[in-house]
Amino acid sequence: MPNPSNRRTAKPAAPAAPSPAPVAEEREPRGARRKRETRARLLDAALRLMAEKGMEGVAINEITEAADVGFGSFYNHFESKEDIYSTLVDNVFKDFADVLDRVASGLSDPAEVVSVAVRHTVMRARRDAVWGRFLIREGFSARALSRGLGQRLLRDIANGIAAKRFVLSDPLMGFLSVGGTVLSVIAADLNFVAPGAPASDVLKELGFSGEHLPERTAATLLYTLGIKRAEAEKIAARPLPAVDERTEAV
Amino acid sequence: MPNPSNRRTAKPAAPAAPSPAPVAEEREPRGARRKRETRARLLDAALRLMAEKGMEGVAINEITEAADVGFGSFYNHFESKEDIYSTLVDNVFKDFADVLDRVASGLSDPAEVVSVAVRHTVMRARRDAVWGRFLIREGFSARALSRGLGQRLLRDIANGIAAKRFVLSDPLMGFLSVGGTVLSVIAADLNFVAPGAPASDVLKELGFSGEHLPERTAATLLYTLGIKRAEAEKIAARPLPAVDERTEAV
DNA sequence: ATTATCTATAGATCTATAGATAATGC
DNA sequence: ATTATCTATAGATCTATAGATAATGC
Repeated sequence: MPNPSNRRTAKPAAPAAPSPAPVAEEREPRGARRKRETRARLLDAALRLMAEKGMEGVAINEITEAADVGFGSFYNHFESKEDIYSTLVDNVFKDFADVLDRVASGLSDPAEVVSVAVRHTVMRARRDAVWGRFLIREGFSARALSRGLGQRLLRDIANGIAAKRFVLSDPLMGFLSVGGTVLSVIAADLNFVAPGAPASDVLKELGFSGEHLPERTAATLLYTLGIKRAEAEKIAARPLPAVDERTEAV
Repeated sequence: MPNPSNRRTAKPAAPAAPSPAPVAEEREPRGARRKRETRARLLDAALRLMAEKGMEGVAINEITEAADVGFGSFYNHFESKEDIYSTLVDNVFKDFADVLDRVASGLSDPAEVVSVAVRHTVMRARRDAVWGRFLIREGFSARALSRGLGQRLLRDIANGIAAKRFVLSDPLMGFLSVGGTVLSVIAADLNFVAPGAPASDVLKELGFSGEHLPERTAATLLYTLGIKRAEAEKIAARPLPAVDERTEAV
């Protein structure tokens, strides 16, 4: 009964799905939007649940319930639990690698590129514990090491070596040390340091503080990569380039 | 009907379960031995399965089948899957921490203590991939970080700092870097380097070799702890003290 | 007689599918 | 008419327990 001429007054703008190229003028296939949203809700719920309990520890039923979606709808979007999990792995790491690429795009010093990437990663994990837990869970998988974030890190380190900025006899160890240390810092942060963490005082009673972890991590790793201590700390303390927060979703 | 005077010829001595001190002369409470063996077979099977697929990914049925034990017997030994898993976590890390303590007992240089511990850990993971996978799976848990291996590592690093052997403004970062790097080296070794690993050539085509990883890891980490590069490499190359392999079981 | 094992099974949980319902697009 | 959602359910799988069997110890 309401005004039938007033159908969709204007273009609904960018679909903003994974698709990064929303052809400016045109609107979305109309009803497919609902499908996309349902899918996004499923992915979001799955990330929350699986970051905490692992793929096997979560029932499809739990996911659809958390996403407030009918059970059978799951199979409109994913073939199985493995399928949604592997989609998550791909999306989450790819998205963040893109964020890092964007953040580092204006930087010319390879040491600063690594420093900024490390700091952003640690910061992101603290800001978003679900993301952090997921990163810890998958960070050592062959998939994560060889693609996405791993590949990016390898490239950044190779750049620094080529530019003679990193002085390093063993590039493989540099790569593994940076990757592993970032993960262990995030794990420690989530488990011990962050407010409400289970064992929040084990480390504190040893006089260990969790302040400035992103910068301390960056400084330590730059030193490992062959930069002098004083300079490493200076680089790690530089102001962060402005971030385009656009891509925070799954 | 047999000889009633011969009741328990002597004190039943140590049960010899986890207990490492089997008082030479005396024998075990007799039938309880079977129980202990069944339990050990269950733990062994669970470790193999859960290292690969995680706690949630394994059915109790699979465990008893792999252990060649009747299904119901599981509940004679463990209350639940969580129970056997947490027993595994405790045993595995505690046992290895004890091995490391034994190996390091003759060493006076704190740097060599860390070097030997790191090398043994990486070596053990390669020799026993099941163990390595389990370590990766649990290495970042609050439990592993705060007890067992984590605690040991923390102590070793604190010793080195107290002895002014490690020159290090940020002990927490030293600790996290050593722990995380060891885990990432093991993950890389299992996933890429070890023969038959899935993506065995990703790194090799970059000219990365997996030779001498234990020593390279130790050298890298000693450098991170503030020892000069040349000396770090020398310490990492020292011959390993003889090992008492006695405690290899779960 | 006691103790540890085994087999069998009830009940709960989970996956995958079938078929009904509601909304969209022409 | 088409498409995406929902509800309902069959069949598989899994856990925990009950009760039978076999071995040990007195």
